[in-house]
Amino acid sequence: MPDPQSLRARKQPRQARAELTRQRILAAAAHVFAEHGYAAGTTNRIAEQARISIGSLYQYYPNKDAILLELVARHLDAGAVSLKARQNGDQPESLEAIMRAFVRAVIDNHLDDPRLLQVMAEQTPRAPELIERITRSEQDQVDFTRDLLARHPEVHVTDIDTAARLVVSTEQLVHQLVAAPRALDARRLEDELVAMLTRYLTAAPAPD
Amino acid sequence: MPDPQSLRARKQPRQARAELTRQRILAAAAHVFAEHGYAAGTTNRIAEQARISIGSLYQYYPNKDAILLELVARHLDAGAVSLKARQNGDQPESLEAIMRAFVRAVIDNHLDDPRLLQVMAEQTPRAPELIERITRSEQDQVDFTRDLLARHPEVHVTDIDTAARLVVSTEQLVHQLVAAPRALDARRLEDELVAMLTRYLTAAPAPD
DNA sequence: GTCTATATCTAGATAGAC
DNA sequence: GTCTATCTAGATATAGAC
Repeated sequence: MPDPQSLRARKQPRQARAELTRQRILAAAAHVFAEHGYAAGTTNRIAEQARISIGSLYQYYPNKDAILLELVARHLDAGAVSLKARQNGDQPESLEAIMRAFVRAVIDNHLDDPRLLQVMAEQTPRAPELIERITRSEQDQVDFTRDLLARHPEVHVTDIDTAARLVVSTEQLVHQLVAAPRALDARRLEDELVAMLTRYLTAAPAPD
Repeated sequence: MPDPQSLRARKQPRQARAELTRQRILAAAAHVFAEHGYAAGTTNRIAEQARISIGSLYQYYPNKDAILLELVARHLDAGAVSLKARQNGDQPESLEAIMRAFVRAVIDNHLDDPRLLQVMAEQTPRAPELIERITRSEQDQVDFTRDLLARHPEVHVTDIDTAARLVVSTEQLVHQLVAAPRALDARRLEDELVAMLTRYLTAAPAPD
């Protein structure tokens, strides 16, 4: 009759090792997708990069898209965390400060690995699961931003719903401009984006 | 000895027919790519949609990417034409009018077939030829915009180069927001975008 | 649990009849 | 010039030894 303690002891290391392998696969996939793009980012290459066999890879992920989905989910989660971090500070901040925090968070989240982000955003076939995940994340951001704009005293804009979507979609700009062949300087991009958003949102309403 | 007239007469119809077939293929490809995406937009499907055989298709285009490249080139040309059209009016216009013309041209160029545009921009593997073509077109626009901003008396912006790139990259926003599952109303998008750009570019410089 | 070897599948592209 | 039939390549995914 086996000692339960030893069972637990043996199980822990196994799961820890497995988790480590998953991380290795994800890291390898991130590298391979960034380097070769989606189509040429084959499972064989990923396995090779992770220094495991193709057979082992399929022990951890059922298929190629599952790997990519997890990479996307990670990115979205990272973005959501930045969002939530801002949600805490309830003291009244200037709109410019809020926009700067937003823009900076987005830029930081992209500077990490622009090429991977580009592949994820631009070359990945839109599987329903993926669309669902992205849409939900985006809707969260739009809702949050809409509320923020609605409440903030400095905001003067005619169409607040459209404005919220515009602000959120700024992420696309960052995305494109950071991953560009001759990428913009991150600091300049931040300053100009903040200026654009702030002036847009706070412009005095036209007199009639 | 054959009559030159008849030769010319026979050649003309042949070329006209061939040109027509090329158009059929392009139209079919546009439809198929928009419907199925890049990867699932197979040459077989394109041929089927064009009501010709796969063998015939390869008489007109050497490979799948050549077809796509031509579709992209068409889109870029359409954009360039709008740009040039604006270039003619030399009389001083308000910046808002200029921005509105720009935004409207971009939106129009996207409303045509948003889903095809989305596929072209987001799912197409970046072949070197394609990158070259796109980069050149974009650089043209940035240069043109930079000059325009530099000359226009209403413009007050700290970093004019970054501003020009920001303005041009607005196209990405349109692209995304028009092709979105729940697309924004084109008119509202236009108004808000114009407001954003105009306020950004014309804001009074901060006093120091 | 990891590997090698391989089956399967499908797309792009071509050959050759007509 | 158009077609059908087919080849080739390569990627995903699996089988089965160890």
